[in-house]
Amino acid sequence: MGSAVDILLCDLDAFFASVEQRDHPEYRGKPVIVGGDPDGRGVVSTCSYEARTFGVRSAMPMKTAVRLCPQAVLLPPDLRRYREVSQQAISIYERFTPDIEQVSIDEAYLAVPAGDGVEVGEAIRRSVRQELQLPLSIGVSENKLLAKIGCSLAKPDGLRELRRSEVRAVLWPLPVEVLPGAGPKTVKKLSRLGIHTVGDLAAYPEEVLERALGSWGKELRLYALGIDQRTLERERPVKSIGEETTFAQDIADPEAALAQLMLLAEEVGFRLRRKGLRARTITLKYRRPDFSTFTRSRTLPASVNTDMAIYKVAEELFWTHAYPPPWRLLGIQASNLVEQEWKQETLFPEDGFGTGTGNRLVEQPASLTGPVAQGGRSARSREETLAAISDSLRVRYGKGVLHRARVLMGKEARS
DNA sequence: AGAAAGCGTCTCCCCCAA
DNA sequence: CTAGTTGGGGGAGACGCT
Repeated sequence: MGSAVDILLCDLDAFFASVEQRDHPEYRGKPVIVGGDPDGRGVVSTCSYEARTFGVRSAMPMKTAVRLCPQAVLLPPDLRRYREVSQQAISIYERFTPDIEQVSIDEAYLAVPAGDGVEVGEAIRRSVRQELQLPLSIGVSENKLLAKIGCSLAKPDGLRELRRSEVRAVLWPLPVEVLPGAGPKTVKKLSRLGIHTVGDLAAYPEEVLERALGSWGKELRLYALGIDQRTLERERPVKSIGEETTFAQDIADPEAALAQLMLLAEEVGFRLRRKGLRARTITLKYRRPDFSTFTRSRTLPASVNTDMAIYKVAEELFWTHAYPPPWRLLGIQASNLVEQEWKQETLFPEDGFGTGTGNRLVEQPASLTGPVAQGGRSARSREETLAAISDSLRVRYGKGVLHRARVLMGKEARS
């Protein structure tokens, strides 16, 4: 009956805030809040445990957080730095097992021989503490689900084993929202059925559950029983790349909206090209002042990766769907990704960016000498060649350079 | 009551084809 | 011939993370 492996979920505690406290000793012992603009509409990304005692939480408006904890140290996120540290943590995990699935910037599942979980977990925690000076929590179990919940029980800076045998005693008394996937909407639906704890859910008739939640209901009930068949997936190719912006004040001017879409398209296009990817689906996201949020997408017959091609689709979706003004947020997402045929060299020398989190895709740098030099199997459009040239300028001089003129863009929007 | 970012993935539902 | 099944693509929203 015993499973072949133990699963560990390793989660770096209050990750962004912990890195800041480590790198700036003067912040240690103080409430630290990493997040957006406290004078605007920024929210808390993460905060130190000192800040949490004041009631500060992730996703809370920065204004609220500052009111709750005026003495807090406020910091903007330094994602490059965090990615680098995240990679260092992964390198430590790799000394203990090759079976690693990174799921986010601070989280990874590991598989080790059955029975070794606790011992390996403690060793990993010691290494991370000594070498990175960071707190790490670990959950150990037979499957991902219980490892994940075990980890949340272990926090902060702890290790917790949560075996299937303990499901009844430990898991069932907890509220259903401890189950991953049970967010606000699902919790509300369950609550209407009289389901409040995991135990309630486990005892509930499957058919009724399925009617209320669809097949997701069945899956969730299996979770409540501690059953989870998901396996570790070491390769996790990127599935989408997106950018979005919330305006400091809502905007009502369509020209301003289109100007922003151009900027977003440039960012998304740049990131696609840097990874050697093209997208077949472009999604426009917009949010109204009342916070209602919509996405409208279009899938193209052929993949794209230039700023203008992305912009054109976004613009069309904007005119056909985003009205009326004003808008609080605009975003563009590229998905349905395919790898570029030509690849290689020089343009993006191993910059270490862009690999995002949990992304094991090998970088496929673009080049100015690609297909032609290699016999030109796949021709590159002039548009793409231009993109490559401007990307090289951008890599050299930073992302301030080379935005399309807004005046010109406005004209395009009209014609 | 009134505030509410910016990523990304997963799941559901619908439609279509075999 | 019809109805049901399966598997996919596309679209939208739910959810999870810091």
